[in-house]
Amino acid sequence: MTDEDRPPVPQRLLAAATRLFADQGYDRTSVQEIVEAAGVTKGALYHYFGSKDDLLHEIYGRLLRLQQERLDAVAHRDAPVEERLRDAAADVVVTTIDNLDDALIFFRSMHQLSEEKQKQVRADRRRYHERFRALVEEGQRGGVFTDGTPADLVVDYHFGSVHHLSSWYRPGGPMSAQQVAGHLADLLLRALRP
Amino acid sequence: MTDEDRPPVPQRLLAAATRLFADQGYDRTSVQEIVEAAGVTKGALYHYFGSKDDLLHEIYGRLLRLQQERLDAVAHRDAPVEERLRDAAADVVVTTIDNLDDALIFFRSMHQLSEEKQKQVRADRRRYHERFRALVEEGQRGGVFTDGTPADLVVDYHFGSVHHLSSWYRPGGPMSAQQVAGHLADLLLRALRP
Amino acid sequence: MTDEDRPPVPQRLLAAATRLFADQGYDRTSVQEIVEAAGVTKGALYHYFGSKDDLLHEIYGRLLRLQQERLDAVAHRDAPVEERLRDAAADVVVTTIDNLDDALIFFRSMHQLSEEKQKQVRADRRRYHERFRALVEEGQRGGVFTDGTPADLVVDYHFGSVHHLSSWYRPGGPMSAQQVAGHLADLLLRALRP
Amino acid sequence: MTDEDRPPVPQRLLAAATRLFADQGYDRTSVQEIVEAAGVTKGALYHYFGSKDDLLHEIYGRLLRLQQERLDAVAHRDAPVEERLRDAAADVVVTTIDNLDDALIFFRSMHQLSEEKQKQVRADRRRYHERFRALVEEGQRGGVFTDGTPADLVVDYHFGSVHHLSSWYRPGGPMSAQQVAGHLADLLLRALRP
DNA sequence: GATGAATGAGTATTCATTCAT
DNA sequence: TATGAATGAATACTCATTCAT
Repeated sequence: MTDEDRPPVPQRLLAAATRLFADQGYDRTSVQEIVEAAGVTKGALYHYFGSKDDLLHEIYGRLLRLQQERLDAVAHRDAPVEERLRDAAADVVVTTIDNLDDALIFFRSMHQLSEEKQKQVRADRRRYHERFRALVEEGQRGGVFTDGTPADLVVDYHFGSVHHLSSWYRPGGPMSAQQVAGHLADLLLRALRP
Repeated sequence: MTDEDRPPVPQRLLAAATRLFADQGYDRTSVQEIVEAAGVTKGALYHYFGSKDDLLHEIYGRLLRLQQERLDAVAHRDAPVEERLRDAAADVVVTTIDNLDDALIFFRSMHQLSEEKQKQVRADRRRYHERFRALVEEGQRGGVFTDGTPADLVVDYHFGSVHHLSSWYRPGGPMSAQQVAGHLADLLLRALRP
Repeated sequence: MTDEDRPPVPQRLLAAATRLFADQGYDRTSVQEIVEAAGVTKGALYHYFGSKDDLLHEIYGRLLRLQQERLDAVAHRDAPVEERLRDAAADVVVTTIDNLDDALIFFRSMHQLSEEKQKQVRADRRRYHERFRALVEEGQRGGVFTDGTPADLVVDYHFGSVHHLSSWYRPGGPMSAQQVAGHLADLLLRALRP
Repeated sequence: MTDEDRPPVPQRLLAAATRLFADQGYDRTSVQEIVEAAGVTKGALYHYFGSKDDLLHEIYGRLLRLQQERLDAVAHRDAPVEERLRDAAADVVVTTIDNLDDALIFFRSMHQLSEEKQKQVRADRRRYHERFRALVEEGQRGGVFTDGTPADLVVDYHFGSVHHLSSWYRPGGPMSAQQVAGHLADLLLRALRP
């Protein structure tokens, strides 16, 4: 009846879990709350997901896949390295703001994931970091970026500010995602001027 | 007997809680684990601290007081604003690395604090942020820093990287705290060059 | 196997709680004791009842509903008011003795109920009191009862002795419930003679 | 300094305990609350009283001694038995209202006393009951009271209403203690008219 | 007389997960 | 596919009492 116009059960569960994890934290959200918010029963959740942990992992996967795809697309473009790094730096800000709940959960609840899944997430994250670092190194080798700071540290500097977004950025505030992204990309590129 | 050479009970409890909260997270650390690690009983803990929450709050207070003091000292010095901002930016990195457990707990478990205590911590944090921002604005007004980026965003950019330290910095790694601090301060000041 | 001839879990829990609350008092009965006596686990109890408090509330509700029904039935009968009051007065004695554990719990543990639930119980109790008082007043207006004593006080006088039953009446003693009821109703009606 | 005009420590403790036991119940009042209300430390309490139980016992003793003395005085007077019973019945109402906290604690917390002390209190109570019953029996033998109701039951009838006072009587309400006492004694004596 | 730190056993409640239906 | 009753282990916190000082 009313089922027809609602998203399928797994999506409803993920959406409910995302909202609740972002609001209350992973450990403080009970499976009971999730199924109530999604309008299903516990049995249904365990039919689609092996554990509460799986829900968290799936939220991570969603964000990681999205960001990796977008970074790959930018990095492979045929354009000067300054432009590619600038676009990559700005793009990660925009997608983080566009998925602020996912990002908040990511930085806050990563360590609550099972050891095994954490290892996998860290591997994905490292791959992302390295792709980004390659851009910095490319510019440093070409002399368009200073090599006064190790590329690793440059990447961590920028990602730090991206993580931090979920602590202070609020949609509806004075700056749009694009404006923030522009400013943060400016700061990065200015910091890299030789 | 053995009591004489051990720190007093409240200190032992705080030290044990700090280590455990940093390792496992606040919610995943039980009061039982804390008192066992400190070698006391639950009753003793509740004799000195009103709740598990109080322990967390005390850890926060310790770090906040330390950082505020150091920033105030630097900001009031009689030196060019570039030098004061550089020293402040580097100093917060060093003290964060020197108290990496406290910092990790801070950024990871802040939202697990009771609403009331969270409010207080946020107020302290804001005071710190504003003091730092004042330095940036002073330089912008004097023309030594670019005003292409709002000062608030500059501060969040830098603090983002400071928060992020607890995610990647490991003592005993290739860079000393001072080296990291130098690099991060360089990045900030370069990003602010007009 | 053995499940078939045992009452369902919620009933078993209520029966066990009633016995234990009557024997030891509400505060001195642990949830652990209740579930052990009922032969279930704590989880099962909290599946059916929201709290220990809920068990107590349910015991109250059971007695209140029973007594209100019986009083209503008697009060609506078509008979002289002396006869209706006499029957009501005797009936409350008999049902109190028939449910002596419930009554004991009622008078001893009412104040241990949560404030909110206490309010509801008191409202129910007041309704019962007022129905009873209406009978007294009816007789006073008709001149068959003295109006030397305020009707409210008369009702409290009688209910006092009903409450008190759980302090001294023991089944198997020299008087049956009916005998006690007869005597107490006699005392009330004699006290009301003009 | 301020000690001189305050009652001695044991009295302060008893007064604080009485108020708290009446308000919250015995089990729900902690020793900590009592000593705080009395403005002393735990050590002081345990210096004067062997246990929390002792405090309760002492409150009982105080009320029992008072009521027994007053009943003895009335019973030994040289007056018709109707007058002596009437005065006794009214007097126990007045002293109960005058010590409503003690009475409330008595009827509500008796069963929380240790088994041993409970036995002693019950013995005192029985002595009181018997003295009162003797008056009823004296009147029944002399033909001034009906013997339609066993004297024991008559006594329990009246004491029931006395216990019940703490459930509904509030000082400052529409009736004074003496008015209530008069009405309740009237009811008793009318119920005993042959 | 009085302190207050410390004990240790106890409390109600929560929760992720399982499984017969 | 989905239900919901049931588990069992864990959780933060309380409290009467003791005892060295």
